[in-house]
Amino acid sequence: MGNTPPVGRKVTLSDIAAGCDVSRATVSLVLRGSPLVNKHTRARVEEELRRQGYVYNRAAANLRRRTSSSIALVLNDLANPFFAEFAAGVDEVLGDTGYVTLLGSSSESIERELAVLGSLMEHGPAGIILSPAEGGDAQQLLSAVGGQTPLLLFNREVGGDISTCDHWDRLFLDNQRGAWLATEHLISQGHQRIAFYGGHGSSSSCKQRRAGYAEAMQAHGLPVDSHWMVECAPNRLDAVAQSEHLFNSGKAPTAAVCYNDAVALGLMLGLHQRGLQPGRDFALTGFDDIAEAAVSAPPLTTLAVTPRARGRQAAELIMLRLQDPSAPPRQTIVPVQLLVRASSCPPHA
Amino acid sequence: MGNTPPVGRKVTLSDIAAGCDVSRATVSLVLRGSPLVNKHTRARVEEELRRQGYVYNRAAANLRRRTSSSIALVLNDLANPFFAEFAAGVDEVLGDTGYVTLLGSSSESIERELAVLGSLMEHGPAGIILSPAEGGDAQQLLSAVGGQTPLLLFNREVGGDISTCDHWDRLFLDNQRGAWLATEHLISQGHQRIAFYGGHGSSSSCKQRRAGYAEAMQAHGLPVDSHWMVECAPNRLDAVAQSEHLFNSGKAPTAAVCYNDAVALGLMLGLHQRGLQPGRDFALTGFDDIAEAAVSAPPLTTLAVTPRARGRQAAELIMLRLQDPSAPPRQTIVPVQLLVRASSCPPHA
DNA sequence: GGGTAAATTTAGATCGTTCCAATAGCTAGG
DNA sequence: CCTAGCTATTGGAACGATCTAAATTTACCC
Repeated sequence: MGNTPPVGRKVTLSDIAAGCDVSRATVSLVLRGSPLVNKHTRARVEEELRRQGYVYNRAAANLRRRTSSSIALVLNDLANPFFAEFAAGVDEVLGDTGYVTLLGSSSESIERELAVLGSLMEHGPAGIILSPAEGGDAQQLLSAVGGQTPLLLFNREVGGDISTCDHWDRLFLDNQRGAWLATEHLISQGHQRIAFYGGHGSSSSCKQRRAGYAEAMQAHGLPVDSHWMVECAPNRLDAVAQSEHLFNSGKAPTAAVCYNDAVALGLMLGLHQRGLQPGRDFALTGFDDIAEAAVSAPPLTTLAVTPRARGRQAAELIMLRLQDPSAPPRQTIVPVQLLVRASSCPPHA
Repeated sequence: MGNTPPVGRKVTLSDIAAGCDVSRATVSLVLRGSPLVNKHTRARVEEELRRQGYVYNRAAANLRRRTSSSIALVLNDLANPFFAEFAAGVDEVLGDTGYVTLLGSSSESIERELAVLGSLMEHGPAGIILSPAEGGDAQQLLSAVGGQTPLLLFNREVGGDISTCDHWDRLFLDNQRGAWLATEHLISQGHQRIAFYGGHGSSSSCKQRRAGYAEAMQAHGLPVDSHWMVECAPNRLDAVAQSEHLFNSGKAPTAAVCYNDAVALGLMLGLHQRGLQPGRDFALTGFDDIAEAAVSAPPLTTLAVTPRARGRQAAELIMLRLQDPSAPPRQTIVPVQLLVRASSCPPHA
């Protein structure tokens, strides 16, 4: 009874239509739950859909309707737990909204970022969530994504002439206040010689964190030795390698505000190598509250940024933008929360 | 000179064709680098492409050619660094091959997994890489993905009647040998009362790791107390909570092979709470070698599974499958490597 | 210049869906 | 009986690319 599904080819609307003797248009209406179709017809069609194992071809529908059902998510470092959590949050919300996530990872390489964006653009995403690689250029990015597709910039400002990208939405962490909180905390613990350790001075987030640090130091009339501003790549490995620079000058610091948790954990190792015990002989703070922060030795005082919630927020922001493409661009700065743990001890007597 | 790009609509082949007075077919040939077109024509067309800012519509091309340029990647826990690294590896290779990654995260929920798969299938991926949620059912999965799309099962076997899914490729870790290595190592350190801690007994990876553990114990004639097989969810939190069960029976173990690193780190906390110092009073091993393992206190002996390399491998396997859809299904079991660190101390005297 | 082969180009159908305008069937009102 | 106004249904043209087969131009040789 009934004819059989096609072989080696996907089942289409036409197959269903032929299978129950109605037009393609009617089947299409059924699929979209239109109230126009008769109850009995609907039942027959739905039965046939099931019988032939039909799967909707959203690409074809999108083509015809000139719509899109995907969002591109391009991250500078997916392997970083912070961004992994972020991605999970994004995907959670997008999935609920019926969108699908086109993933791209740039591994902090600008060429790759542009290549990935180019490739994703060919799939016509409705919007883009981008955490840019360091050192990217606004012009280049703009020409890669075009002026049509709404973009949400996450986590970092881009380099170059920003004025051409001022229609983009932005979602940033309150880096400055975060670093300020950490510095204030160390000062209230009694520290006076406090370093700012790690990060690349050229990146926007590093600049902001340094500004918060400087603000707190200045407010308390504490001097900042130039040797206390140490740069290193934002990962554990380089943080270990560069840690000696903290102690090269005459007046060694007794505490450090670190660029992020990875750097702080690296610095802990470096301290151990010098025979210093972090959390007793030296105080430090991180930034991000990655999972390891709570279980390191000692547990790391840090700033919680709840990346999964940020991911959800990013997805919601881009949804809002899709609903109202002409609304003025919005910049969101989310507060961060200081978590005090054992690593930020008072100065060693 | 030249007409202007269209407004509010994307530039299409026809726009280019009209712009330099050739047919759509010719422009299409230029785009695909066909040697058929004349040098001068090609130059003119390419100039026009640039001038109008054309972006290729891959969805339309895929529709016509009945091809696909995406791979679905569905993970049971994207926030887990292990899977994040894996995803980064997958995306690396797929990006290089011209495919785009459709991301889906099931958060270990079976309903969500099925929903996500359903939604992704509508976008017609060329293949699927799936790390299934625990407790899923082969039949249900099969009906969600259909029989057409090649699927690579990663990390876990699915539940239910597997015989219907024996055309799927598989990529698993050598869980059994990994746990065996860890157990052998602890035994060689002098331990005799060794527990197996964490994981859900029903999951395939847990079964395999337990088997490796049991094998080693048996080979050395060591008894396994039933109190030493403790279940807990594979995360830090539950691992802390359940750790007391290790010490409820008369003969407490002196060491534990843990289901994975998260569980091992949780157990460390639990030990501390009982006044035991891991790496001195109690030895333990993990599984995965997540980033924290190297910096925990003490550093964790564990089994390296190099998730990024696994991701690359998974992507390569699915590419092979696409090249030869009728090749016999292949099951790959990758070896794991024991990393000895300070947590696996000899028994405390 | 004619003829043939090679090099370029192209019209038109097609992929699987949705939209539009048109059509049919039906009831009710005059 | 005719018309108006519903309710359901439908054919055919899109969407933006590719493919096929055929048409056109160019090149070459005698």
